[in-house]
This record gives sequence, structure tokens and C-alpha cells, in this order.
Amino acid sequence: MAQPDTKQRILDAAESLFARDGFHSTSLRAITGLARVNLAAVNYHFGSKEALIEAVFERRLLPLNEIRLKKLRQVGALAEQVGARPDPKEVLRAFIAPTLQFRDTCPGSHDFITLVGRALNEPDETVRTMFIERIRPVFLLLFDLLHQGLPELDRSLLFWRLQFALGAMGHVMCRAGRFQSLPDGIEPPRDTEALIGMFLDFVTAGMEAP
Amino acid sequence: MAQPDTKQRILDAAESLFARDGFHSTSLRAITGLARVNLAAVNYHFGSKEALIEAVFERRLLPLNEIRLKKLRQVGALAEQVGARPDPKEVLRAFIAPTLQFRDTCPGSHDFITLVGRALNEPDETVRTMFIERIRPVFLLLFDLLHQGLPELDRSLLFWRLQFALGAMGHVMCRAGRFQSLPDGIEPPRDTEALIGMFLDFVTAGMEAP
DNA sequence: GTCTATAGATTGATAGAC
DNA sequence: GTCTATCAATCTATAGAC
Repeated sequence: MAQPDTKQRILDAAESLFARDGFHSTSLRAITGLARVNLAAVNYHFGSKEALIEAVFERRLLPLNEIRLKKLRQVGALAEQVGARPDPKEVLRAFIAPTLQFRDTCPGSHDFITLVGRALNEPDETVRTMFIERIRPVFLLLFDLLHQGLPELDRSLLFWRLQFALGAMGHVMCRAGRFQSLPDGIEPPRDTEALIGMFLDFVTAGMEAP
Repeated sequence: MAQPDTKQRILDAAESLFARDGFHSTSLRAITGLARVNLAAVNYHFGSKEALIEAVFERRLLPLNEIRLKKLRQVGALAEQVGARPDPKEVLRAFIAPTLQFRDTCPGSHDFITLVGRALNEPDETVRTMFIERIRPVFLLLFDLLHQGLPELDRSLLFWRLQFALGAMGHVMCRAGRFQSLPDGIEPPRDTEALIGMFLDFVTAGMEAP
């Protein structure tokens, strides 16, 4: 391997450009140009553009899902120990905080969060389905714990409220750090923790609404 | 005009395909094929693909914005008459209800709502900017009335909560009626009014969160 | 206004030398 | 594994006949 990091370089460049321009608008030439590797390298290492998109998600989503599952299980276990229902806010935090923190904790994952937001609204059915498949176990556990925490809430209603929350979250992630000009007197969140706090207040209140 | 409705046919076809596949993935050939008009007709009638995208938004957004502005002003005027603050839920309803109802009330606008949701997360800066410019007046009035209704809430916090709400709304609109398979035991909203009610409960609680 | 034909650029993918 | 060269398909846009 003359360039042992060719695959990494391609993944980094693809992640960055997919986040900025979307999947379909980003050409392999743009990716290999930014990564400073040969055009043919993408098909050699990944097989196709579609497979590259999958690989970009795979690289970050596997560790992120591990963290989210772990945190969610902790919240569930803690509630069981005390014999209480899981606190909806803590359940939501276990899902949301690692996701939004990911850009700080995982080196080079800055653009990935934008990408996740983008995948949720992706027109291309195959890309969106691929993404949703990978999230499903986390979503199911999240839904289950929220249902335990809010047992009086109709399951269908809970499901739709969770869809609203995920939509809001996708938008936040997609546009995070990309508000070019804010209106007069509007302050951006101090840091990620401040954003998480703001978002959790909003979404918890929404989920617990009468 | 041998085919007096050529422009309309193109607009209808473009609206439908943009909603299904996104702006960049929809070719002029697909549009003119569906509209059963000649390929060159798009450039003759609209000048360019970019201008066609604008025209698609223009056609629906002008009347929709009129309705939303009227309703918002009504809520503001009513509150002023009674000498009370505008009720946040009614303010939000004045913005949200006409938007979600639009697919029922405006003939042929079924796909447009999906399109609005799509525009919010559009990677292409020019498309998103074009869209945001056109709803700015509505957004400003909405923000102002909410600020009157929740004067104790920091303006920056209000702004970000409103962003969360718009993100959730975009997601709802984008995916409305496009959930191919729901999980077991999950019921879709009975009708648009039921969806509006669910969404308003969620979003009002989020905006009013402590 | 509608059509055919085509320019001119860009795309994903691959064959084959090294 | 990396490179050059290129294919075949696609795209937007336009020129010019009718």
C-alpha cells in the first residue's frame, strides 16, 4: 500500500462533500479531487458510489449506535433498579446527547452529523432506507423506553410525536453551524451542551404534552 | 396557443417529480415526458430549470402566504381588541393549519407540501435561499406574535425553539402520506385536522416549555 | 409555439498498462 | 494499488426548420 490511507482519505472527502452538497450533487471527481487520489480508486476500494455512501455511514454509525444503545440501556436499568418509570427526559437525553456530541468527541466527524440530518429527508429511497435500517434497533429501544415512561400516552400518538422530534432533530443537525447570518439580536447556542439543553427542553415538553 | 395549458402541465409535472425525487435528480426530460410536451418547451416558457423551480414555488406560495398572513393578522388583531396577549397555540395554528390544509383546499397541491418540506433541507444554497426569501415576511410576523405571546421568553431561545418547530414541520410535510409501512399497531392520523391537532399540541408545549 | 437535432459538458464506471 | 484513457449514458440548453 503506497498510500495506506487512501480509503480513509476518500471517506473523509466524501463525508465532507456529501454534507455540503448532498449525495447526488457530489461527483466522484469532486471526491477524488479533494482526497487527492485517483478517480479509479473509488471503484477499486468501494465498488460503486452507492457502496461508498454506505461505507461513509457505516464508519460513524456503528460506534455512534453503540454509544446510544449503551446509554439507553443504562437509563432503563437505572429505572428498573429504583422501581420507577424511566424519566422521558433522560431517555431522550440518552439518544440525543451522544448524537449531537458526536462532532466534538469523534475526531473528524464534524460533517457526519449534517449527513445524518440529510439522510432523514433524502429523496433517494435506497439511501434513506439504508440509513433507517441501521438506526432501527436504536429507534425501537428509544420508543420502548419512552412508552414505559409515558404509559398513559397512546402508542400511535407517541409514535407520531417521536416522528416530530426526529424531524426537529434532523433539521438541527443538518443546519447546525451552518446558519450563515442570524437575525439581529439572536445569539447562537454557547456550545453543544447549551444546544442539547435547549433542544431537550423543547422536545421533552412536546412528548409530555397533554 | 395550440396547447394553452402547456405551462400548467409543465408546472404540474415538475411539482410532482420534484416532490418525489428532489430537484437535482429530476431531469427536464422526465418533466416534459410526464407533461407530454416537448423538451424545448421548458426553456421556451421558463428560460431555465432554475427558473422553473422558482415558478413552481411561486404558483403556490403566493396564495398560501396570503392566507397565512391574513390568519396571523387576525390572531394579532383579536388579541389587541381583548387587550390580551396573543395565545401561542392560536398563533402557531394560524401558521401551521393553512399550510397542512393546503393539500386539501388547493386543487392539485398535494405534492407541493412535500416540496416545501424538501426545500427547508435542500443542499443547494440558491434553492433554499430562494424559498426562505419568499416566506420571510410570514416568518417575521409569526416570530413577532409569538414574542408578544411569550414575552418572558428570551428572544434567542424563542428563535431556536421556532427553528426546532419548523424542522419538525418540514419533516412532517415532507413525509406526510409517504410512510409506506407503519410499525405494528401504529395508526396514521385520521385526517389532516387530526394531524394538525397532534402537531399543534406537540409544538405548543415545546415552545412554552419552562 | 412546437418540433427535431445537436452542441457541449459532466457523469459513473471500466479496461488495461505499469 | 495506482494510473491513463476512454466508453456510454446522461444532462441542460439552444439553434433553426416549420
